[in-house]
Amino acid sequence: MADGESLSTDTTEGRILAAAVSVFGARGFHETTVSHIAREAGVATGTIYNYFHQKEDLLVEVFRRYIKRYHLRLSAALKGTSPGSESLRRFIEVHLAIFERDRALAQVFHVHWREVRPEIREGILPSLISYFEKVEKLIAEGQACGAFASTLDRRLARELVVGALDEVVTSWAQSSRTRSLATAAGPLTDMLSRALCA
Amino acid sequence: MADGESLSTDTTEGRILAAAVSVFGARGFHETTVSHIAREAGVATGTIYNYFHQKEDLLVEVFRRYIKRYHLRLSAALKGTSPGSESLRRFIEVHLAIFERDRALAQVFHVHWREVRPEIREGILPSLISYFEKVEKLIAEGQACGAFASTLDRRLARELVVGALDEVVTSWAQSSRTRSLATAAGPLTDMLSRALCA
Amino acid sequence: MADGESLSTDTTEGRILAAAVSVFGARGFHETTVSHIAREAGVATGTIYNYFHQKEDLLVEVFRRYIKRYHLRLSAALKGTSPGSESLRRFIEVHLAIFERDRALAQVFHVHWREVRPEIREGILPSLISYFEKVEKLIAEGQACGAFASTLDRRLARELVVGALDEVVTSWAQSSRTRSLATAAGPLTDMLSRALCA
Amino acid sequence: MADGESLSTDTTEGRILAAAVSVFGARGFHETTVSHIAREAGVATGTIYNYFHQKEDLLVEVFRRYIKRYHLRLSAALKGTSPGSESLRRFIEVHLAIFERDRALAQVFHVHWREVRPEIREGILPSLISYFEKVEKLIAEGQACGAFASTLDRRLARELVVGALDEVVTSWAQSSRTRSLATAAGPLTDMLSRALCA
DNA sequence: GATGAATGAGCATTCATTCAT
DNA sequence: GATGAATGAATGCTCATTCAT
Repeated sequence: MADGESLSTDTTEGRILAAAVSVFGARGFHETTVSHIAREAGVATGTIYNYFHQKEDLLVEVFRRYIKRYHLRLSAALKGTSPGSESLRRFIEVHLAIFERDRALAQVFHVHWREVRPEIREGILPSLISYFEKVEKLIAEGQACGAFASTLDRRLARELVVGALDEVVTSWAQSSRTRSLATAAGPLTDMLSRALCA
Repeated sequence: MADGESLSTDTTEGRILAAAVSVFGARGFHETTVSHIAREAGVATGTIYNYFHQKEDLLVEVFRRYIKRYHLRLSAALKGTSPGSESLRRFIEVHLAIFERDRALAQVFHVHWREVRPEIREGILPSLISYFEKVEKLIAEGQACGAFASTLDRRLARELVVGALDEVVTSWAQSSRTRSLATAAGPLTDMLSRALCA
Repeated sequence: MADGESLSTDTTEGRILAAAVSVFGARGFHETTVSHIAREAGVATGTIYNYFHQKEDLLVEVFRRYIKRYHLRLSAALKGTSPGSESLRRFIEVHLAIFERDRALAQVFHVHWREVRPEIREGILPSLISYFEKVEKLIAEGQACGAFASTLDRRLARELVVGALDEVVTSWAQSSRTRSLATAAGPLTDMLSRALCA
Repeated sequence: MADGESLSTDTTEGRILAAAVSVFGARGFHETTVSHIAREAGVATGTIYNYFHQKEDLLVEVFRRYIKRYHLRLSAALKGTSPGSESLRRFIEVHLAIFERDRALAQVFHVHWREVRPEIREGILPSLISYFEKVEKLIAEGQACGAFASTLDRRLARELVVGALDEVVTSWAQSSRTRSLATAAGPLTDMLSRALCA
């Protein structure tokens, strides 16, 4: 990525965002102070405000940028897979792989974003919706090729898939991580496939 | 119930807890002040501290008491149902019915309890675990009678069911509720049944 | 005064307002911190916020209450004086006497209120206008009885009187006060009388 | 003027000072940030510190330079006028004309300079005193030629004149300026002349 | 038990000032 | 000289908690 919104830690802004993920993930939004993030990023407190208007914007921006990367990775991974169970499997594998690699990010995405006030959550909504739409599209494509039941309520089916992933990742992230997330991909895919199949 | 932990609003304590559910549900844990709850309960701020040591205990206690009632209702509803899909259906119906009747409670149970600090979450854990165990027991019984696949990882299967319910209820609670939760029970049961079946 | 807005220092609110006058007067609005006022009032910082929404409200409220007392004193003093120079003399004497007795108050009224932001100044405006109207009324009555020139622009005449008092008091308050304010009353009245006379 | 202290906007320093007048005048000293001035002057924030040691020095320097120009203009205008009312009239006309032409400057001179801390005000004092002395000299000359009452307390008389001008200009500057300042010159002179005359 | 005024630690945020480039 | 990113001290304000009545 060569755009100005890269996630690199070469820039001060990038370092701040990386620190935000790390600290928000470890302590939660409300238990994190701006100074915590500054210290983690190796900058002064005031520096944060040269880049972000308020504390809550840090979370919104983290969400926005990382979800963009999430979509890029997913799109790449899904390229060429056949609709239905194969795509679903790939999707679940990649989702779990991404968050297994970054537990703090997992916490931010699955848990801590819920802590911010509704007004601010507005800023997160578009990212969230794009995620939901990706899942619904995957389901719709499965239906179109006859792999998934055409009678499924797509919204509900999406809630099933999203909810299951959410719980699996959250549960893993808050545990002592002795088990691996990746190993859950197979069984989870099997269950969800059956749930969605005709 | 004749025990000292009833949920009645006849007692000051009961009124405080009911107010806590209502306000936590509407505003979230961190956006709620103890004074908010006191006002809603019709008592002075200080009175709350005659019953609860700290703000977080309110949430813990809400969780504890309502989950107890939740178990009572579930046990009653599941009595006499045959293991497997029928029990699952009944379980989902009751779960959705309970939270459809009390949206604030739904928010507290599915969203806002995650806001409290880990130390405090300890107090919630037993209730949460009892809920998880109920679901796992339901799955185990289904397996025992051959209704559900015996190869299922019970923990993962539980995460699937719990996650799905979570997402469905959360999604409903945060929307404008034009749709009814109860109508989701059928389709959701169908999907989860298929997911779990042999 | 038996109203709930007395200036007594028996109440916490009264003590805070008295402290506000004292500290604002001595240091100016921007050089005063809320903690300064709290310390002077002998209360905790947070206590101030049980009575006033924001720092600026302290200044507004000081202005409002003391101007009320100012009007009461003036009205009493002007009762029975004949319009024109006699009223003017009395007015000037009382004005100077009031502020000579309380130098901090003098600074707040003549100088420091100008420091607050325009939005907040709105709250002061009614008090200020009531003061201006009192002066204009005094001039109008003098004109009515032929003591003051009927050709005077009342607004300009008011600005003359108000500006002169302002400068005299400000100058005194910021000096080392070796001279007395009261002694200025006579000569100042003489000049202003001539200025206004037919 | 060929000296290094010109008010021209050809130099960076001149542009900064012009910007300072403009922004201080519009927003007041405390509501103005150094960055505001930098933006208005079209320079970087740091550049300001190549010319001025601290923010407050900007105000002091503005005062110093503009008062110098004020004196030059006044001296020119008063040249050849006869002492007493004629000089007074000329003085008032020029004063009002200068500030009517530059409302921001009016605000700085009549209002906002009071906002700076006493230590810093020291730097303004000499300029202020030179202004006071000009007024007192005008009064003294009027007395010397018998135009003004020799019994006048010159300090008090100066406070009268200065205070009146202050109030008139301030009032105009903070209003919506529908009226013209210049038209006040005549009536104001008349009143002040009477006030000072024998 | 009930009250609510008082407390003060804690935190987000601002902004004058510095300094490496 | 010019730049503007970085700094961090300073402060208004919140709110969980206490306690005298």
